[in-house]
Amino acid sequence: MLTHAAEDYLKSIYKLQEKGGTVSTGILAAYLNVKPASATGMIKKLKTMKLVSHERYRGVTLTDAGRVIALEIIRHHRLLELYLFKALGVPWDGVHEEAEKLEHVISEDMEARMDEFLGYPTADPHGAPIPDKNGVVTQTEHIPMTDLQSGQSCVVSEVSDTDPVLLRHLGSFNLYPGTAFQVKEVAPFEGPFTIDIAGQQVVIGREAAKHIYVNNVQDTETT
Amino acid sequence: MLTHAAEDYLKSIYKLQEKGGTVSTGILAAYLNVKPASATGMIKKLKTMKLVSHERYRGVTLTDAGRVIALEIIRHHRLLELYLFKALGVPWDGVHEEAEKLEHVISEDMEARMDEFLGYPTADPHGAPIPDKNGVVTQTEHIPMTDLQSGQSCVVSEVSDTDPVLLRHLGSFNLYPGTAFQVKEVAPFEGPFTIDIAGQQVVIGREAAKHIYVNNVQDTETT
DNA sequence: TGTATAATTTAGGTATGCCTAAATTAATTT
DNA sequence: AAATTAATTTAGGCATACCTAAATTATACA
Repeated sequence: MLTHAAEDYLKSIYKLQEKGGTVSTGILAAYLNVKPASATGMIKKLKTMKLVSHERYRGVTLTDAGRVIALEIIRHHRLLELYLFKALGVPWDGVHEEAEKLEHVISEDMEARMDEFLGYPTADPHGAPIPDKNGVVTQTEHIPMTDLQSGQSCVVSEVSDTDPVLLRHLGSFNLYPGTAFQVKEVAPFEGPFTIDIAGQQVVIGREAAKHIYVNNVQDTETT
Repeated sequence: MLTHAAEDYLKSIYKLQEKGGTVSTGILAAYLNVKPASATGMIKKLKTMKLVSHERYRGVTLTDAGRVIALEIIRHHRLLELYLFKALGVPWDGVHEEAEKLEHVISEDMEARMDEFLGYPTADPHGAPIPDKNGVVTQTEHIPMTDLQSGQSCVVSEVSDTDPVLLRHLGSFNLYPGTAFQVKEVAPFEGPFTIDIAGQQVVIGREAAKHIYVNNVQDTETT
């Protein structure tokens, strides 16, 4: 069995790989709130376990074995988030922190039981895909909200799960995955978005918009 | 925050204190599957935190602060056992192991939500009392099954939760807390018990009987 | 009461996973 | 291409929590 720390490293490498390019020691360390030297140490250990590939000064990549474990942990995390949300009524801004601790600790049996209870779901409360038990991820197509133009309408597909303050803020506007809205105005010079959600006019700042993803984008007339 | 290991020590000291007499380093170590020297080390640490009292070669006792933490962990454990049993259908011989890991990790919020979901229960699936959120334990009166005489009938009140094999065995006879049975025969020389559960004749060995507690004992006629 | 036995504690070692500071390697600038 | 700057790695330390082996203290018996 792996340590919790090792699992966190694998999970983080996976997520950083998803976002783009190479995962450097520094980026990984920053992501994990750890010093680069510490990341180097763990990378070495993971390399001897053949869970990552690593060439000095070149960055890390998950091996197939490493990716399997990363996806297993991510599956735990997202199933737990959805379970806590649906079964215990934990608010969506609280599920991440709780799942972060539980993900390392639950058995395969408990994973299977939550999965069944939830009806084999494919997305967590923030819209992130839940890998299936074979590690297959089905990510729905989506674009960052910051790519939207005035007059376009769309449906929220995903919101990043880490910041409770942001999540409470978005929740207060009903901005959950599945919610439709129309862009009324995009203020110039990287300014905020004014959007229409079910008739309500809401202003969403740039920083918040960067954490929101949408799909079903359609060009509509602004009235 | 305490480490998981420290919490386990406090919990174990509490349980051993309950069972009777002084908790020696050796007994504590054996209970935790750890060498006496390791127990000495942890006891020292807990002493500096004022969670236990300890005089060299004299054994340990929980302080008030230590008992509060021990009961908090025991509450987590037993609430989790019952929650896993009722909400996720984990069999009663599996809940202990799972709860053992989760008890150190859940938040007070999750504790409260499970408590509410379960309707503020007072006993776990093995009949052990769940301390309330103020640390008040209401233990029902009960006696070990080994004290029963032929002809007596009673109701199972508690079964120790640690051994899955025993629990599956007892479960196969429906020997859960709340189940009534009558002692048909107690074989001489510390022999097994023959009991009647809902018309079924079942033989329970001494070793198993030591792990079973009963109440509502009544002298009845053997037919 | 002295000595053997048993329990406990001390001393020193291992592994994990973090840290800081120094050394090394790579990349960028002129 | 040399020198500065930035990233990474090595080296050495700290805390937790376990271990074994040796020393100590208490208890029991003869």
